[in-house]
Amino acid sequence: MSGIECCNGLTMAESDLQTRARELLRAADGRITSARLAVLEVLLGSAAALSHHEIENAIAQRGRDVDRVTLYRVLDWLVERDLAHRIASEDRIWRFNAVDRVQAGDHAHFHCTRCGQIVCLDGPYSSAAPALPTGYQPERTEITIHGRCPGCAG
Amino acid sequence: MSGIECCNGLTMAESDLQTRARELLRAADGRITSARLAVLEVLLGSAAALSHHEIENAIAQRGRDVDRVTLYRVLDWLVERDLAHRIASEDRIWRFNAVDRVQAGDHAHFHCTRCGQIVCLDGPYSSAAPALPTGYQPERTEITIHGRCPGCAG
DNA sequence: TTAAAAGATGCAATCCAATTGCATCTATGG
DNA sequence: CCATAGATGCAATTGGATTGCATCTTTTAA
Repeated sequence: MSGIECCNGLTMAESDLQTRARELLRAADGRITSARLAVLEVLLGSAAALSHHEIENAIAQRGRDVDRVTLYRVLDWLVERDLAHRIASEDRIWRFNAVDRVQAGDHAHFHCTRCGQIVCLDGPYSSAAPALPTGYQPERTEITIHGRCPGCAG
Repeated sequence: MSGIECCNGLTMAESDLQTRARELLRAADGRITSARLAVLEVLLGSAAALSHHEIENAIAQRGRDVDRVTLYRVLDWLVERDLAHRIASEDRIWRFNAVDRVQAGDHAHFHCTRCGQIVCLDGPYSSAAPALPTGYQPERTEITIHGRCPGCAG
């Protein structure tokens, strides 16, 4: 959380997020609604993938309010348009992050086994998985590294 | 589904599963109950990881009956004792398979994007994931290969 | 062989993320 | 400014998983 106070009471960072979110939505060929702006701003402002509840709270903190169902639908829409990325994890909760600078294609994930946080790892990777039995046709490979994030490593 | 009819009306394969399941339970230092036997037999008889419902159905087909909650608890118990392996997937459903010949440690999974089936892949693997940002401590790496299984590849 | 106790089971109720139906509202093109 | 395709809010529902508690069963020891 950083940024310099700006004319409208928001930090520079927040103002930038608004602008960026609006740009992305405009380019996505769909209606620019307050719910979509709010959600996308939150996602753009977070390095970690966020759960539905975390997004809801972040929006509430900004003094805005989005219905739970709408949030789900906005997230679906963003994922459909490749503006967001949906991650499944072992706790059966979907997490989302903005597909901004994060590469749209294959990328690995880091999952903190203590706080549950999930972040996308930049850069390419390769894997030497065991040979597939006859008849299996691979399409994509998913890699998740489990461990401790910097905050939980101590 | 194969096997030769045996004296007790079960196929040889089923009889073998019963014996093997009983052995494993005995070695696990816990009570040998009919629910545990039934569940472990089913898991031992399947190459693919099975969902809760699939296990329930398989048990029912054998003319036995296990309460839903008991099934969950038996599965937890088997996982705790390293007799079974629990797999999370994108459909938010737990799947289980017996840890018999399947290596207990790290191994990759294959997920069929059409039928949803998940199987454990034998053998070791290595991955060249992107370098972790400073402060991240890796513990284990999980690899899932998504694609088509032999039955769905056509 | 049997009784006590440690542990497993069944049932009902509950939790919680996610989804669906439907009436209402609104962003956008004309 | 209007019409409307599309988005939203609310209530109800789904479905996998979990919890509390009374009852039953496996085991151990007498």
